[in-house]
Amino acid sequence: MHRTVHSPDEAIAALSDHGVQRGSPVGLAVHDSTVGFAAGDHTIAVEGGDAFRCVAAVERTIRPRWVLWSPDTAAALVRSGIRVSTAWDVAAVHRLLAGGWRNDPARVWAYLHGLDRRHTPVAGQLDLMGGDAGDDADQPVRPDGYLRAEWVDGSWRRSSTDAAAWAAVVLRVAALQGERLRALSKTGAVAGDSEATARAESTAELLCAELAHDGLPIDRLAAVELISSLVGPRPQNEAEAAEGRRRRDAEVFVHLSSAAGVDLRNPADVKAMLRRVGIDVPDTRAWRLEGMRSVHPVVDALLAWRKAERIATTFGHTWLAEHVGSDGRLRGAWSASDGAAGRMTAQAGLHNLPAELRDVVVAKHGHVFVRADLGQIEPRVLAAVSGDEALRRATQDDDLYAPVAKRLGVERSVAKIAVLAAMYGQTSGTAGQALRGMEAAYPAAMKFLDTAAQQGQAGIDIRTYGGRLIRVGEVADGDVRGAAAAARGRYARNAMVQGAAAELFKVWAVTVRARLGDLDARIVLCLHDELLLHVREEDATGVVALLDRCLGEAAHRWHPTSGVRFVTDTSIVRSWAEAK
DNA sequence: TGCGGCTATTG
DNA sequence: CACAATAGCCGCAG
Repeated sequence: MHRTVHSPDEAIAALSDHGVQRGSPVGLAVHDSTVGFAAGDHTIAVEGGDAFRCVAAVERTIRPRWVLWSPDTAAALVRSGIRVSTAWDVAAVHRLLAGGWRNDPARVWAYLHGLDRRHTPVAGQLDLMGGDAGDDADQPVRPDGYLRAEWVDGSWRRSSTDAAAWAAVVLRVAALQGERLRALSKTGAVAGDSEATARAESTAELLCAELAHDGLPIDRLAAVELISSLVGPRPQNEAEAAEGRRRRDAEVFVHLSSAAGVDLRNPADVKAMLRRVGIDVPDTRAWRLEGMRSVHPVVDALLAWRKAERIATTFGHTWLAEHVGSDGRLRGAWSASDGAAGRMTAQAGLHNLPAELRDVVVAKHGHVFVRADLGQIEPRVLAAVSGDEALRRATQDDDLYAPVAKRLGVERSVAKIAVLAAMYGQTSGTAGQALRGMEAAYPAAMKFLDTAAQQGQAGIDIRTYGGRLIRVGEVADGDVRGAAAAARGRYARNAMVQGAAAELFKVWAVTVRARLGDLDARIVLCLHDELLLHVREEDATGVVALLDRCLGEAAHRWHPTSGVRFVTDTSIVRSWAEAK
């Protein structure tokens, strides 16, 4: 059944007629300013006026779970000032189900229907089935079962009726994904609730759209001053930039009898230069040169040069101009589940800002930051996903490493190394002896890690607790023993912990997002185990308490029976640098 | 012009 | 320099 509505009230009435209530899936397709809905077997085209107002009204009165093709839709809504509570993002769910990062509609569709991707239609190509009776180009799905390329690339969709038809397709896709996820949990392929993971990951995409839009508050003037003090004022042209580089280089060259032919930006040159002053190193990384500062003054100068060069090239005036707006907000693109294990990633330096630059991350007038990080999240997550009883007991302590050290009969520092070595797959060095103690003390946790490593070595794909597929890649010539196999083993071993930790973190983040409600408070940074919120001063203590409550709620949603204790360290600060 | 190597930064 | 990420510059192949 298809209907056309002309106002928010009609849209709400139509959806209600079709039985849509809080949390019901509603397909949403947006193209430019046209909007279409799908619910059950019904499609609704929104005609006339501001179609986005209908989305806002439906969100306000019904609050469904919006089923989206991709975070682009969420970004379009946020740009229009609309923030929805919950979503099912089929692109994000596809990455969970199928692993990897590719998630375009054609691929998602082909995956769910068992279609050979090599035959995926291409826009503009002659359709071999084109002459067949019943092949109606107005339909998004072709008679041969593939999505029509013109619908995928958006060139076909122009009307709100088309948008509604496209919304119907995404709703169908979500239903198929739900079936796949339920099957995973039912057959035991996934220990956790993979559907719940899909919902949290989808909502994390909404959060990412908001993070990209809102940005991280920066004191722009302070940033200019700090950068200028490190690398000088912003060069106005290429000649000034070259002069700046020459000046910085000279600080190093002054320690050499001859600097001829030395390019400090070329590691091979630097290595040869160091050799000439009697320093022979396999590479010139800072940690290796650190102990050689006393051997020759050029080492000190070189390390200082590296620091300044890094600011000049990566976090200097250009970075500021490109990524910090005139409103004093650092903005970059966010991904809710990138990379191997599904961590959040961010561009524009949001995830690797040098510590010295945190001074300029400053709350706006009348606001403060509430910063919270999860303590020792990876070993605690390991305790949960492995079900290791002894390690679970250790999580009851504020400092997990204290009871581990006691049990192993070693110093705390050694215990920490042993636990990290187990999770990363390190076998050499200090860790060796303590690792054997781990086997005896925490057999279930060690078995869990070892199983993951073995599967990785054998080239078998694995799934995290929450259901994310970890693809370990092709195995060349049956290699299950060589260096590549060992690397796959470490990769798989760590992905099971890091990936599960990322899942818990995102449940926490979206729980906080939801519980903030109407408060004038925003999450402005997510950093693997850390949340930074920008809040009104008078709300700060309330938000501190809320973060802690949400961690309890999130831990329970993520793993209702783990019995593991998670801890958070929270502080109220004006500048990010004040924390930690 | 694209890619691997080296380097630096973060969790 | 164990696990993950982004990002810049260099040399080299095409």
